[in-house]
Amino acid sequence: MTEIENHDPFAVFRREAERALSAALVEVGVDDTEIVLEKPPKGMGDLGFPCFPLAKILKMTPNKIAEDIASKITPNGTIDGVEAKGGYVNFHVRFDMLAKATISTALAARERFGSGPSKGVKVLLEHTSVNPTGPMHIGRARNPIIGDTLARIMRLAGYDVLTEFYVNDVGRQVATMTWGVKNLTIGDAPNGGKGDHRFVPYYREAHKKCEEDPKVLEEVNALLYKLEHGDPESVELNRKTSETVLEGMMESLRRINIRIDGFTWESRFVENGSVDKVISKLRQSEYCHESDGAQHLELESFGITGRDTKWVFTRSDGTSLYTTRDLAYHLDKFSRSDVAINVLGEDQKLGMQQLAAALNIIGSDRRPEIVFYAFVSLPEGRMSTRKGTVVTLDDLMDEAVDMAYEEVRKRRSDLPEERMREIARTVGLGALRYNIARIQAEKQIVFKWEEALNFEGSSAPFLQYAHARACSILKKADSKPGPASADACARKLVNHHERELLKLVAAFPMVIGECAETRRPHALAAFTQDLAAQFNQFYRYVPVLKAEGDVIEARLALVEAARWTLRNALDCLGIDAPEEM
RNA sequence: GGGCGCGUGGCCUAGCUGGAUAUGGCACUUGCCUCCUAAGCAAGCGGUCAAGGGUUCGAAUCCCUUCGCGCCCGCCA
Repeated sequence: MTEIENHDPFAVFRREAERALSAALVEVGVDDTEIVLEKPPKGMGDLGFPCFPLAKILKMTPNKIAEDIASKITPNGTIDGVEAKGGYVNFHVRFDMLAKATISTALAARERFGSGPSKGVKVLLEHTSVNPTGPMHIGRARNPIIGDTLARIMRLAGYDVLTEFYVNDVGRQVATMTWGVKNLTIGDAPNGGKGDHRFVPYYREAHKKCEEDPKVLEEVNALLYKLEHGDPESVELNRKTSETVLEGMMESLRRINIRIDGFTWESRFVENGSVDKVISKLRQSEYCHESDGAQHLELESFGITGRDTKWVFTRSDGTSLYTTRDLAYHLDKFSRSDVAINVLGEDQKLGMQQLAAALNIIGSDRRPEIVFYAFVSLPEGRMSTRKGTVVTLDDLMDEAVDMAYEEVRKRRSDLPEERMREIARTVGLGALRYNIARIQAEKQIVFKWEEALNFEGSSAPFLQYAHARACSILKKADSKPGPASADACARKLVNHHERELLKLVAAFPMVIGECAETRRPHALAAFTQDLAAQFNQFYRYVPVLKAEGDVIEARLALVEAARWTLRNALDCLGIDAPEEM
């Protein structure tokens, strides 16, 4: 067995179908068609080959072609049957072989089930990277959830993934906050002493003073200048305030199972001279222009349109701008990775287009891959700090856990208090992550409490419940299933519910691969929902512990395989899989 | 004014490299706990896939136009 087969039981069947098809296609007189296999609607087989594109070439009806092809394929290996239907050639998998391969790999691989072979590709995945000036709100929370989920999926799929947070410690916002911390005296901040909440009043007040008092603005500008020119005292103070806020934000993220591997401080690129290098390269380009001492690139010929096609990269005082430093950062990321992925809000689209043009101009052939997401708004509209309409991630998490606790108490008051709290945390925070992860990134989300805290239907608790039920069966079983049960599965799993469940388990590695390749984590949420639903049907209609003879062994093995699949899928989604709830 | 994205039953959503009866959930109606956890299962209700045109044997999917929503077009980050 090859590495791929070892991890993806369905792939063997797919390859055999492709091989059989290409042989049959040559026989009917087609030899250079790309073979695409689809998933037929249920009940029509396991893989389908559409013959419609061939109709023109062969001057026959798709139906006739499908029949011709089907008649030329003799089922063998993992192919159990081939039939022509509605212009498709449908392949049925040989269930016993699929079952054997699936169960033996799943129960041997366990927490690695679903993994693809190591790709030897270094991925640097930058996500979150918000300004360290205050607590994260739910609009921003979409970024770490998408980023972390994608990172987990890609790791399982076989990539070497490093996640990174780019800390903006030289910008105006942070400088304003630092000025406030240094010069203002303000009473206790809300939310105790948590780092990301602590300096918010200072930032607000300093910001207000900047707008009212030109002298304050001047001081902030002076601080900004000092920061950019590496004044040790200013840099130190700035770093300390940023770190404090950052630590608070990370504390919040850890609650939803998000840990970031590395932090890169923006000031580094100013200090190590790489920004200057970028600037001098840009200045040499034919696209560079100057006005009032500030320099910009004219990017119209790069397809950038709008009111202004200028891209300014130095201020008139010679200091760099965020985007200039971002350019240096990207060169740095490219030097450390094979693939650089950014998770960014859709407001960054133009900026990234400009960045790509600038990379072109300075002669880099690398580009970041970008996953853009639309913002989360409230039913009343956009979240606004000024109007006080923001919902912070901390508030949402607290509320989710509280709501979950009420539900746990309703259902499981038999459990000790501590255990109920633990389940509430798992369920509440899981529900929150799932609710954001399940939606495709480009789609706007209108935040509604009742939806975010829904614990039924398409929600994390639904998935967790299926997992808990599987655990419950296994706990009560006399024997523990292992890879050796694969033979029993091949012989004894005969009914519809068992087979459909097994097929979903078998498809898991393929799904992980697809989600990783397309960089679309939400597709995993949909799959996991299907898997849990299928498990719940199985649970309802197929008794495991009351089965007889070696049927019990087969079913236990299937439950164990489904349990690992659920667990691993939930793990990719960053959701804890409780053993009871 | 220009660019990018989104628009799928009352609400949320999958499908979007064209293909077989458009996926699930919420809500609503109705059944199912002497049987491994009812955060579950089953049945029902509900769709001109924003509108119009085009390409095609075939369009939710591709192209054009229009409408609606979001985001952007700073010597901010």
